[in-house]
Parts: sequence; C-alpha cells; structure tokens
Amino acid sequence: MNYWDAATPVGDLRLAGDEAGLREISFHAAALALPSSPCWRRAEEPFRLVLEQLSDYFSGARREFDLPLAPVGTPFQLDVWRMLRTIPYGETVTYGEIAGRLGRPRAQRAVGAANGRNPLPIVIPCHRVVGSDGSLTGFGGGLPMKRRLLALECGHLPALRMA
Amino acid sequence: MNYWDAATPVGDLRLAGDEAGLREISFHAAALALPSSPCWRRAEEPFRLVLEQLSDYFSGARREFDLPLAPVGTPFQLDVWRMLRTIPYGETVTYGEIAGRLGRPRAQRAVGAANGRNPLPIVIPCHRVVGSDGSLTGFGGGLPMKRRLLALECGHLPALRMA
DNA sequence: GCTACCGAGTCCGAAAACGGCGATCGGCCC
DNA sequence: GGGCCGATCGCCGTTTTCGGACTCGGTAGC
Repeated sequence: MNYWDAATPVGDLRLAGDEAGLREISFHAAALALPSSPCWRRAEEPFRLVLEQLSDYFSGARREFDLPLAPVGTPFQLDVWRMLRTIPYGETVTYGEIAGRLGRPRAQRAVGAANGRNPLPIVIPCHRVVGSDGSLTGFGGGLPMKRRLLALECGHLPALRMA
Repeated sequence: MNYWDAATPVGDLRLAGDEAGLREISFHAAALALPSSPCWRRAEEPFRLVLEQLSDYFSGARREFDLPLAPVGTPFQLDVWRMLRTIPYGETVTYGEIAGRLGRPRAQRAVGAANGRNPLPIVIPCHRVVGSDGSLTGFGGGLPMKRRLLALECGHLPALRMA
C-alpha cells in the first residue's frame, strides 16, 4: 500500500492506495499516526493523477473525477458509494432519496451510516447529501468543511489553489 | 542456587540460577519471602551478564538476549517457551498461532497455561503473545506491565534506565 | 494409572447498541 | 390558528458485546 500526504486548500490530505486504485483519503493528515506497518510505502508518484485532478477540482476547473477507485466495504456500502457518484456536481440530494433509489426507501439511516464510512471523501461526493429539510447533518472532515465544498461547487467561493 | 534482587524500571526483580544458567525471574522481589533454604546463596556476581543485558534492554539498546538459560518445565512447556523466543522484538503473535506452529492447532488454551508458567518473563518474551483479537489477556507481572513492555518495544515509550 | 477439574483461548450465533434519517406529536409563543 | 422546536419512535445495516460450546495440557486426588 502506498501513501502520500498532500497540502490542499482544505488542509493536509493523506492519500492511500495500490495498483487497484485509490483506497483512502483522510483529513488532517498531520494529526494521523504515520503508518508503522512495513507494508506501507511513502511515495508521491502513484498519486500524480489523483493530485492533478484534485488540484483542478479545487480550482473549479474540474467537475468530475476520472480515477481508478478501490474502496473496501460491505455490499450495501459499495452500493451507496456507487450511487453517491451519480449525484451531479453542485447539486444536493437527501439521505432518503438515496435510500429510495437503492430500492430500500426506509433505509435512510443506514445510508447515513454508510456515508459516514465513505473512505474517499471529495472524490465520492458524500458532501452532496443533506437532511430532508436541507440541513447539513454530518461530515467526516467536519461540517465547516462540508459547507466549504458545497460553496465551492455552487461557485459561491473563489477558486481554491493547491500549493 | 544463587539469587539476587535488583531494582529495575519495572520494579524489583529477583533473579535466580546456578552454573547451568538462569532459572527464574520474579516480579516484586521485595514482597517475596527471602529464601530460607541453606542451599540458596545471595550473590550478585553470577548475574553480572544478566544485569548488563537487562539494563541494555530497558534502555532500548538491546533487542535480543544472549544468555545461558535453564528453566525447568514439562516437555510441552519447554517447546512453548522455545517457540516464544523466536518471536521478533516488537512484534506480537496470538496464542493460537503459537499452538499452530507447534503442530497442535487447537491447543491455544494449553499454550496460555504454559505461558502463565513461564519462569523467565522478559527474557522469554511471553509478553509478545496476545488474544486472537489483539487483546492483552494476562501477564504474571500484571497487565499494565505487559502494556509497558510492549510500548517499550514499539518505541512508544522513552527508554528506561536502570538505577 | 485414571479421572475430574482448571486455565493468560477461540469460534459462532444471538442480542443489543449505535449512527451523518425522517415523520409525527405536543408544547409554546405570537 | 400558524409556525418553530425539542422529544419520541420506527427504520436499517453495521459493530460490539456476550454466552455457550469445544479444545487440550497440567495438576491434584483417588
């Protein structure tokens, strides 16, 4: 498994992945313990494409990611995450609606839980999901971050630039 | 049989042995009754090498012990203890795995029992054995001591110094 | 010898707890 | 009455917790 910490407009992100694709994006990389396991290798090269697309995304030039992804999760979680990727840039959907589209109209809460386990925030746009009343109910990187990402996508924010 | 009580970062240890080698290491030496038998002789000299290597171990400078050992036990126990000595510094293994390596895959509990009878804690690293879920289930010197030894070996603890 | 018990264990299934929800209901205040 | 807010309850997949059953040397009595 390779990993790389990158400075971005939304703080230090830790990227992790292998040949199969991107496996994890974590906020506040600096605060994370360095992977001690010998099978983790620090390397930038494998993430060139990711870094490039993230940079474009933050600058407002990119609206969709085109990357090999390899998140691990339960079948249900994978379903949810796949569904999340179909939410268009700049739009929001409710937890209940995602549940409905999955054919489990009453599984809103389960969708929320799966959202909370999303290993690839930003790329899998879990930030585009809101409560039935439009409220921002939660986000792994913190609610302010969720607001920021949504503002960026609505154009209510000047383009962000990566270092 | 010679013995000697020594102050160490993990409390007073009582060492015991003879020409054949080290036979016993006990925690909380101060709380132990003094050997009354006339054939026990208090002496520091025979343990010079042991004390030196223990000191180095606690300071983090030594990762393996090279000493004549002479623990007494049943054949099975000797097998287990011998196996324990092959666990590398800083790593942990489950009881079940030790059992497997001994060719008795289902004797995990017996391994636990043998572990509990280890007469040479620290030198025979029974503290590197944990439950199948990674839990610290027991240790002659107390669980906090087990945690401490593991922390020392993981470098999560500043080096300890002997008086 | 033989048996009966005791552990620094482990797997497995059931039950309960836990969320990034959503709809409803009862107060409370204009 | 109308509108807002907190409390309550049903829902659902996941995770954690808890017991029971199974296992295997060592040890203490007989």
